[in-house]
Amino acid sequence: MTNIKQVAAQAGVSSATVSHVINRTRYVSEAVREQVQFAMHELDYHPNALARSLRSGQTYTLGMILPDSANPFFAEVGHNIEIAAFEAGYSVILCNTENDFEKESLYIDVLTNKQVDGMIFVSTGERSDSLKHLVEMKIPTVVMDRDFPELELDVVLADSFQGGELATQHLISLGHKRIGCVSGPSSINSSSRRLAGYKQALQAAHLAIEPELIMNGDFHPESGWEMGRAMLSQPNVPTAIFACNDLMAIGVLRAATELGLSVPGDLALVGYDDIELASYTNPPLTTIKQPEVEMGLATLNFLLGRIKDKQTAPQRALLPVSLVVRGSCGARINPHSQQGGD
Amino acid sequence: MTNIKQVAAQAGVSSATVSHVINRTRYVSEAVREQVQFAMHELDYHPNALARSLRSGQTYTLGMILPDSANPFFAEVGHNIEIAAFEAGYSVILCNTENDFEKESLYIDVLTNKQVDGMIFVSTGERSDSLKHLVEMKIPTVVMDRDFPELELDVVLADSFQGGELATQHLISLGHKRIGCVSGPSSINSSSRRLAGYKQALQAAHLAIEPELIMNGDFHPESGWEMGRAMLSQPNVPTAIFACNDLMAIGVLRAATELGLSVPGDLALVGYDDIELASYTNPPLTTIKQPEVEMGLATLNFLLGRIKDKQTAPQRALLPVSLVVRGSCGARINPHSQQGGD
DNA sequence: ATACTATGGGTAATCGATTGCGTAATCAAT
DNA sequence: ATTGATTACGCAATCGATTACCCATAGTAT
Repeated sequence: MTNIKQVAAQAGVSSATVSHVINRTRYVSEAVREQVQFAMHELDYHPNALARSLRSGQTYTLGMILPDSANPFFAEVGHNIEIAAFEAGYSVILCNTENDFEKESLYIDVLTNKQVDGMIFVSTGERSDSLKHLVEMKIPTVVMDRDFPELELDVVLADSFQGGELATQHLISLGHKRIGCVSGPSSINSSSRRLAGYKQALQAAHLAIEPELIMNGDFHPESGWEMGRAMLSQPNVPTAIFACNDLMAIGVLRAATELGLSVPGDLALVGYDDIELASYTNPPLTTIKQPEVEMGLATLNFLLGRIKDKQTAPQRALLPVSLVVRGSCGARINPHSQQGGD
Repeated sequence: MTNIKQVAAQAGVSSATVSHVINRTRYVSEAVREQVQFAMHELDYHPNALARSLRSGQTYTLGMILPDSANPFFAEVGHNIEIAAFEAGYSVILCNTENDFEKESLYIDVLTNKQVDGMIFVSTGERSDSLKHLVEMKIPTVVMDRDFPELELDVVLADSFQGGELATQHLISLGHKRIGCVSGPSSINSSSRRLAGYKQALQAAHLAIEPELIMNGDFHPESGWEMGRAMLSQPNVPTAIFACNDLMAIGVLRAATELGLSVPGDLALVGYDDIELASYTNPPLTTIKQPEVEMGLATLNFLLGRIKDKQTAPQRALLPVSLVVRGSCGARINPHSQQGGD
C-alpha cells in the first residue's frame, strides 16, 4: 500500500501539499494539484483512514446497537439508518446484543475504543448503566425506540401509547367487547406504553380490563403462538386480539388457525410495526404502522447534529403512528384484500 | 480521554511497559503489573484502537457486503456471522449495496481505506470488477452464496442445484406433473443453479420442461405475487410451484389465495431458504433449508484462516441443503401442521 | 527604496499506540 | 573476578496521515 509520502515524492512536492490537495484545505496552484492527482492515480493511492482519523479525531463511523436484528422492525429501521448514514459519508458498525446486557456493554467498549463518532442505541431493556458511561464520555448518542428520561440524551420514539389506543379503538369500533392483548416485555417502555394505550381505549369505551386477557410475550413469533394458544384456550375467549408486534401477531394467527378458528371470522387480529411481510400473511395483517423511514432519518439527523455540536440541549422526537387496515380484523375494505372469514 | 503516557506517568513506568502489560507481550514483574493495572483503573483508561491498529496493522474489524439485508436469509446469515465474529474478537461493518454496483464499489473503497482485516462478500450480481480489485490488493476476502470461479477466492456455497432438485423431486413424488418454477434473477449463480436442479429433476422423471411454467422474479415477495398471478392465470395452470426463495413463495401463496386457490389443495408450494417465518405462514411453508449457521461459520472460518495465512490455496465449501416438509405441499405429515386443503 | 500583503508551499510536531533495540541489575558458573 | 545468561524495563522510531507554523517570492502602495 502506498502512502502519502510516496505520492509526495512522485509528484515532487511535500506531503503537506498532497494532504491539502486531497482535503481542499488550502489553496494549491492548478499545476501542482494536477501533478499530485496524477501521482495519486499513478500509484493507486488510497489514504489510510486510520491514520487520518487518529490525527483528525473523526472516524466517520457510527455504532449501532440493536437488541435483535432478527426482528424485521429493527432490521428495517437499521437498514434505513444505514442508507442515510452512507449518504452522509458515514459507515455503520452493526452490533446485535441478543438481549444480553454483557454483550451490550462489551460492544459499547469496543465501539468507543474504535473512536466511533456517534452511537445509535436501542437498548436491551430498562437498565442504563452502560448508557451512563456513554453520557459521561460525552460520546454523541441517540436512543431510539427506548426511553431513559433520567439521561440527557437525544431520543427518537414513535408514539406507542397512541398506537395501542388506535389498534384497540379500531377493534372496539368493529363491535368487539372482549379484546385480548399479547404484550411485549413490561420492562421495555415502548411495550408498556402500547399496553397502556390499549387499557386507555378500553376504559374510554367503558369496557372492563380483564387480566386474563393480557399476556406477555417477548416479541418473537413463538411467544405469540404460545400466548395465542393460551389465551384462546381459556374459558374467557376473546373475539379480538391486539398483538404488540407483527411477529407475535403472526404467531397468534398460527395459533388461531391451528385451533380451527378463522381469522377474521372467529377472531379479529391487529398487529404492530407494519413489517414488510405484514401484508403477505393470510389473511393480510391489520397493523399499526411505525414510521420506519422517518424514525431512521430523525435518529440520524439528531446524531449528526450532536456530532457537530455537543452543547445544545437534548432533543426528543415523538413520531405519530397510523392504523393500516387489512384483512385480519374483519373490517370491510377493498374486497380483493379480503381473506378467510365465514 | 486519557492516553497511554498518562497511565505510564501515573504508574511511574514507561509507556512501553504499559503496552506490554495490556498485551501480555513480554514479561512484567508482578509488582509493576499491578501498579499499571491500578493506574489504568484509576484513570479509566481505554486504549485507542485507532492508534493501535495504525501501528500494528490489525483492526479486528471485518467488512460485510450484502446486496439486501431486507432479505431475511441474508439478515439471518449475516447475523450468524456477526455472532461468530464477536466471539472471535472482531466487529463487523455491515454494508448494504441495495443491488447497486456503484454503491458496492464505493463501499469496498471505504472498507479498504478503513483497513478492515477482511471482507465477507455477497455480490450484487455477476460482475466482479470490484472483487478483482480486492484480490489485487490481497485483502482477505471470502465470497458467500455467489460464485466467481475465475477469481482465486475462498467461497462458501450451499448446494443450490441439489436444492432445486430436492424441491422438485418432492413435488414429483407427490404426483404432480405440471410444476411451475418462480426463479430468481438468472444473473445470480445460486439462482440459476436452483433452476437447473429443477430442470434436472423434471427430466429425470421424464416430465417436459415447459417455458411458460418458468418465470423470473427478483427474490422479493412482490415479484412472487406477480409471477404467481401470472402463472396461475395462464391456460397451462400448474398444480405445483417451486419458488426459489421463501419471500417469493409467500408472494405466490398470497396470489393463490387471492385467486381462490387453496394451498395445498389446489396448488402445492415449495419455497427456498427456510427463513424463520416460513413455519408461520398459512399454511406453513414446505421449503429447502439452507444451513445458515454452518454457512456463517464456514465463511468466518475461511476468512479468519486467510487473515492468518494469506498464502494457502483458496478453499471452497459446498454445503448440503435439506427439504423441510410442512403444510404447503400437501404431503401427509404431523397432522397439527396441516392447514387448508379441500 | 521600504514595507506590507497576498500567494504558494515546505518543515516538523502531533495523534496514541506498538515494538526493535539497548541496558541495568542480579545471579550462577567458571 | 570475569563472563554469560536471565530478568526487567526504558528509549525512541514508527505507523500515515493532519495541521500549526514558518518561509520564500512577487506585486503593490507609500
